[in-house]
Amino acid sequence: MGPMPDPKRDTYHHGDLRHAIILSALEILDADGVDAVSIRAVARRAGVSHSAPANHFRDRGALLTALAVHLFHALNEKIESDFASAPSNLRERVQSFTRMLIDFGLKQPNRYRLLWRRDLLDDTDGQLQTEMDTLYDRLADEIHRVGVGKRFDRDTYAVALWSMVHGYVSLRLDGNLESRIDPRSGTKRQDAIIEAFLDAFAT
Amino acid sequence: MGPMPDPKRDTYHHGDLRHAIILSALEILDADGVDAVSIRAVARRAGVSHSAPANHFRDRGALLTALAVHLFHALNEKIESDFASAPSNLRERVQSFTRMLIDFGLKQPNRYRLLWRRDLLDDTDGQLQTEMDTLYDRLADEIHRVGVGKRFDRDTYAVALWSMVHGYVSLRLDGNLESRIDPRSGTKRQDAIIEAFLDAFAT
DNA sequence: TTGTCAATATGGACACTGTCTATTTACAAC
DNA sequence: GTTGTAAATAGACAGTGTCCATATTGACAA
Repeated sequence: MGPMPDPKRDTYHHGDLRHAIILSALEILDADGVDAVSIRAVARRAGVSHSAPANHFRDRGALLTALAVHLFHALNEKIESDFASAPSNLRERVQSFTRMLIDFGLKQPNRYRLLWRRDLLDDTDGQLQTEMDTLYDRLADEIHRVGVGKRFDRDTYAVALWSMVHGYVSLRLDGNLESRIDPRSGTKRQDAIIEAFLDAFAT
Repeated sequence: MGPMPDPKRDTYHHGDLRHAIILSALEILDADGVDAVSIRAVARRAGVSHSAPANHFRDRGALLTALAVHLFHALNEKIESDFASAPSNLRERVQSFTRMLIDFGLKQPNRYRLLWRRDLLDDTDGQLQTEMDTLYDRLADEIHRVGVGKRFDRDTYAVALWSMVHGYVSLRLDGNLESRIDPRSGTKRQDAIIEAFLDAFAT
């Protein structure tokens, strides 16, 4: 009804509000966590009315899902580009992969956490599924290439590694675990558990 | 102001509202997940005014923390009692322990999830810390008794197992993983990853 | 140039929520 | 009995997601 109350904009239509909203949401996510990412807060930061986002996102879930897709995509691209200059050693490739995931989680807690908050995201979103599958397939591929034991199915080893990585990051982010150097090997604990895993499972 | 609007109660004071609130909260948690556990919803179910719980719980975080303590305590007690009739074989003890944790998580998703929602709980609560430590110490104790490799610190193996268990349950609950039988060994996947872990790390 | 229509943006409204406040009730200790 | 305290009450406030009617814009057809 009222004409353009926002000083930062001289046109009624924003132009690329969808993108602007995602960026605003990301800033709020980084700063104050996912709980602070409300539609109204994002709209305020983007300088639009509280109901403008509804034109681009059905509800809060759709907004968070789009944000998650954005983050997954960036992560997958980074992994892909880092692997372009591929490490030679297959074990090092796995270590490199898991280190990327763990570092991402530890350095960007709010981003990492959002990626797995299925309760907040839209399970039926195709893009989200695609990005998640891409990440998982990459992990499974690397662990399979390095070779695993014969007692169990190949997927079992992939699931075991995936579980360990995700569980470790989750426990660290929740404050249930401290950053430590493994006193016997002198390596970081997050590297040690992966190394121990490879020691054990890799052929 | 108004005198006793609740038909289910004939005394102004409830008697043991604190306990009743925790039970109501648990029912709502089981039925609709933690998001549905609002102070007002719990109060409604307990048949008291929306602000009655404030006399027993500072805020929603305190309520959820008390609920988590309740659940942790019950879990720890069950584990302790199950271990009274202790399995003889040390490896079986570990398998028994992790199976209890994993089964608990898979059968009571909302309860399990709450236990690790540090963002919703009060980190500074002493009881909560105690219960969590009890659980972790039990796990670490069992994995240490079974014996682990020598390349890394003992805690590294405990953290690795803990991470794997927690990660597996988390992934399953989030729908990122399906219940499967390991086709090579014929055992459940959740048993297979633990068995593989023990194969590898245990001396 | 004009008209129409869909997309986009606006603000008001509603039912929730957590939390704060003042007030009432009940009980226990003096 | 009086008094004090714990435990309950209703009311209020700001914030939320979401729905709704309305206003604005730009593009495309006539």
